[in-house]
Amino acid sequence: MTRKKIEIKKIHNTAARQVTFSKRRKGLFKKAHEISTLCDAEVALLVFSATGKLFEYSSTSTRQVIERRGLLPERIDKLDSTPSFYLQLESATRNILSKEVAEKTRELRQLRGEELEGLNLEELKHLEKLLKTGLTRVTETKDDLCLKKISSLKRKGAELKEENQKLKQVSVESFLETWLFLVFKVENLPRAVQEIVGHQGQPSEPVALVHTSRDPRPHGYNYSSDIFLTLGLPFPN
Amino acid sequence: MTRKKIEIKKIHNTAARQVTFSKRRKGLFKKAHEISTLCDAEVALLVFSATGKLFEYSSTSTRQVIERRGLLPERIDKLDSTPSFYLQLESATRNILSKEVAEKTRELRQLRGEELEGLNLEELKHLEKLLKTGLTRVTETKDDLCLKKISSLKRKGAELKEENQKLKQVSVESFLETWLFLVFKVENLPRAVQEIVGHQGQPSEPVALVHTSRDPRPHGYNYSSDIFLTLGLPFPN
DNA sequence: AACTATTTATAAGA
DNA sequence: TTCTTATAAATAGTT
Repeated sequence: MTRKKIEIKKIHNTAARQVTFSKRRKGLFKKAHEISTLCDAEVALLVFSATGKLFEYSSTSTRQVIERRGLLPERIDKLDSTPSFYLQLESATRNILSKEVAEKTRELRQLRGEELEGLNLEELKHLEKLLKTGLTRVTETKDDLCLKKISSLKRKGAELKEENQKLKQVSVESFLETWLFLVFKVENLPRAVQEIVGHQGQPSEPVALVHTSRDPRPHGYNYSSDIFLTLGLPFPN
Repeated sequence: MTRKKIEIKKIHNTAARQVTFSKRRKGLFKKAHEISTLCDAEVALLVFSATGKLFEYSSTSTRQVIERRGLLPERIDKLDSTPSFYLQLESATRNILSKEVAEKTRELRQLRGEELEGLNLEELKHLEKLLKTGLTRVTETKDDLCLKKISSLKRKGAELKEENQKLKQVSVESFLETWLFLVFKVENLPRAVQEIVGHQGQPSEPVALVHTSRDPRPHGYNYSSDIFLTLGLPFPN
């Protein structure tokens, strides 16, 4: 908002971003304080920098919080401690966590190859080794996954193909079997069925000799002695 | 801050205070949003008006974190009890921080090539790329530092060598100068010194004729006419 | 809600 | 980080 109008979007230059962050944070805190004073408002403002550091403003002083808390002791009773102890605990926890975040953020940035200025040769070597190890593992895992995917896809393809074949076969066979069960001796059927079939004289000769596992008759069985239904459709193959 | 400069203290006129609150709240939220966007910061801003109404701003991720934790609804329920507001705030802060620590820890482990099981191919590729970039940068920085150190050491070595030479030269010269000041005429000394010197008879001939800038006698000066201390040590060179 | 004279905030440059 | 400074943005008082 000055030498030049800027667009409100992430500043990519790290140094410039930090400078802006620092300036604007100051301005924001000032405004927060002003509105709380001018308008008698309570304000709590938490700002985490991109590096994970916490900055906070709160219009009410710690002392005031303690005092007010004395008026509403509901939660403090459970803690079996003084309010200030509780506050200190909160604050300590927060500080520890905050430091942890900052530390981890720094580590992450260094692993990404940023913020390396302060490191000595030993530290850089260590970092390099970590990265190499990590890279090897990640690459291995990735390649494994890749290969697994490929072979899994191949297998699936093969299975599908096979299944397709089977399905084709099965449909032919079941078609045949369905019909081949109609190859029977009339004398084995109950009379009622014989009437339905309506036997009249000798059957015609079979157009083909077809065997399936469900056709118990041996190869070379004399079909001409059976009552025989000839199939109207040509057999595949 | 316009028609007139105002003092930052509570505005007593209620209507004016409310107008100002409204205007400044808008401004404050805008600034909060801007810093979060420009600087990639997480911002949580809670404002209670004097009448106890809550207005809040959260940069997206913080809002998500709070909402995920179910903290937001709870907080809204208890808005009129101010101390609870602070407790909630503390607790929200802690939760945000713990969440962040957990997240960053996971990222770090993955960069080290651990805990990769859940990742899909895309994520692994991304990780690999990050690591490669990081590795390149770290290696570059390390090699730069290495080269710098080598040349710096070389330079220092050369400087030391040169200094050594100079020191050798200087020590020889100062040695000579120190001793050459003992070349003197007894007649120029006070009697007491003459007694200390304990002059007895003629001095031996000088073993060498040595001139320094501090020996004012011309080359070819007849040392045999001086009282002369011969040096027991051989001259270098 | 709008207007606008001023103050304030701040981007860019040292 | 801090200072400077030109300019953009915020806003106090007014309508």
